[in-house]
Amino acid sequence: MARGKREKILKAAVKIFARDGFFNAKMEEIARLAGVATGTTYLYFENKDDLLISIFEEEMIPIISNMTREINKAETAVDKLHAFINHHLELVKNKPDMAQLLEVELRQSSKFIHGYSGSKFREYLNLISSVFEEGQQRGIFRSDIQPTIFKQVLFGALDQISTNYTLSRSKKIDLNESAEQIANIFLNGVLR
Amino acid sequence: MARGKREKILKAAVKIFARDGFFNAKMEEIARLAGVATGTTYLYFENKDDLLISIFEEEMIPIISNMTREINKAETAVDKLHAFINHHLELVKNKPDMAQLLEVELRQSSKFIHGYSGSKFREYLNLISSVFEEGQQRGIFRSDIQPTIFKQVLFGALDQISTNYTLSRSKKIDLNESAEQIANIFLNGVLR
DNA sequence: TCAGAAATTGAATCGGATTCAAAATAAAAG
DNA sequence: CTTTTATTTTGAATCCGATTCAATTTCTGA
Repeated sequence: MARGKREKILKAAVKIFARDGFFNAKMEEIARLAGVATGTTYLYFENKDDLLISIFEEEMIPIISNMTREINKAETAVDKLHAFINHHLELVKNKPDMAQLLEVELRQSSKFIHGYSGSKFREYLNLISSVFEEGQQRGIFRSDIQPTIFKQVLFGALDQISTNYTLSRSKKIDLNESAEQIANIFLNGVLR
Repeated sequence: MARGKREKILKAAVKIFARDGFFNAKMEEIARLAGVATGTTYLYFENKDDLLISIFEEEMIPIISNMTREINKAETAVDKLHAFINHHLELVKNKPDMAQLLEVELRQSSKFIHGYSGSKFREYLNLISSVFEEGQQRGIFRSDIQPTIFKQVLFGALDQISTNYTLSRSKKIDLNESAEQIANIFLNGVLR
C-alpha cells in the first residue's frame, strides 16, 4: 500500500466535503478526484465517517501545535487566554474551508458525535484548562472555578460564535470585535 | 387529512429518533409505530429532515413559553440570567430524550445546519439578549458588551456543557454545580 | 346512492455507501 | 528471466433505506 495514496484520498476528501458538505459528498467522486477506484478508499478508511474523522485527527495536529506556540509566546496567563481566543477566531477567518469542515460537517457524522471521544479534541480543550490552571496557581484567576468547566464554557462560546460566522453567507461579522468582547467577558469573569 | 395523524407521526418520530438516533432511524419504523403506511409520513412531512425540524419547532413552543414564565418570575436582570441558566440545565437533566434530540440528533440534519435559520431558535436566543438589554438599560450590566454577542456566548457555553452531559454515559456530572459556575463566570464578567 | 375529491397505501424506484470476486501489480523463489 | 505467491487495486454487483406514485380506499355533498 503506497503511503501516498492515503494522502491523496484525504486531500481529495477535504475538497469534496468542503464543497458539497459531508452528506452530499459522494465516495465515488472523492475516489475519482484522488485518482483511485471507489473500492480503494475502503482499503484506507473504514467508511465515510472514518474518512471525515481522519481528516479531523490529521488537521488538528498542526492546529494544536501552532496554538501551543502562540500561547507560549505570551507571558502571563491573561495574555495566553487572549492569545487562544484570538488565534482560534483567526483560524476560522483564514481557513474557512477547514473551519467549515471541523465545525459544521464533522458534527453531522453520527460516528463522531456518538462514538468518538477523540484524543485530539480533548487535547485542544486541554490547552485552555492548562492556561487556566496556570493562572490559578499564580493567583491571577479565581480558584473557585473548575478548569474542566471553564474550558468547556470558553470553547462553547467560541464555537458558537465561529459556527455562526462560518454559516453566515455575508461574512460581515467582525470576528476581531467578537474576540475582544469574549475576552472581555471571560477575563472579567475569572480575574480575582 | 386527520389532524391527529400528524401528531401520531410526530410522537412516533420522537421515540424512534431518541432511541436509534437520527441517522439509524428508519422512516418505515416511524410509520409503523404511528400506525400509518410509510408513504403517509410523506404527506405530512417533506422528508426525514423536515420531520426532525418539525419536532424541534413544536417542542420549542412550550420550552420557550416556560422559560419566559420562569424568567418573569425573577425581579432583577441578574436573577433572570440565573433563572435562564438554571432552567436550561434543568431541562437537560429532566428531559434527556428531548435534550438528546435537540442537542445531538438535530445537528446531524444537513438541512437544519445549512438551510434552517429558524424562528424558534432565534426566539430562544433572544430571551437571553432581552434580559441582557434590560440589565444594560437599568445600568446593572456593562454597556460595552453587545447583546447579540452575549447571547451567543452564553448559549454556546450552556450548550457545550449540556451536550457533554447528554452524551456522557455515566451522568455523574453535577449540572447544578455547572450552572453555578457558569452564572458565576458570566455575572462577574458583565456586572459593572 | 353515486360521482368526484381527498387521503392513504405499500410495492417499486432510485441513489449511493459498501462489498468482494476477479484482475493487476509487486515481491520472492527458483 | 520465468514462475509462484502475496499484496494491492479495481469497479461492477449488492444492499439498504429514503422517497415516489399509480392504485385503492375513504370521505363529501349533491
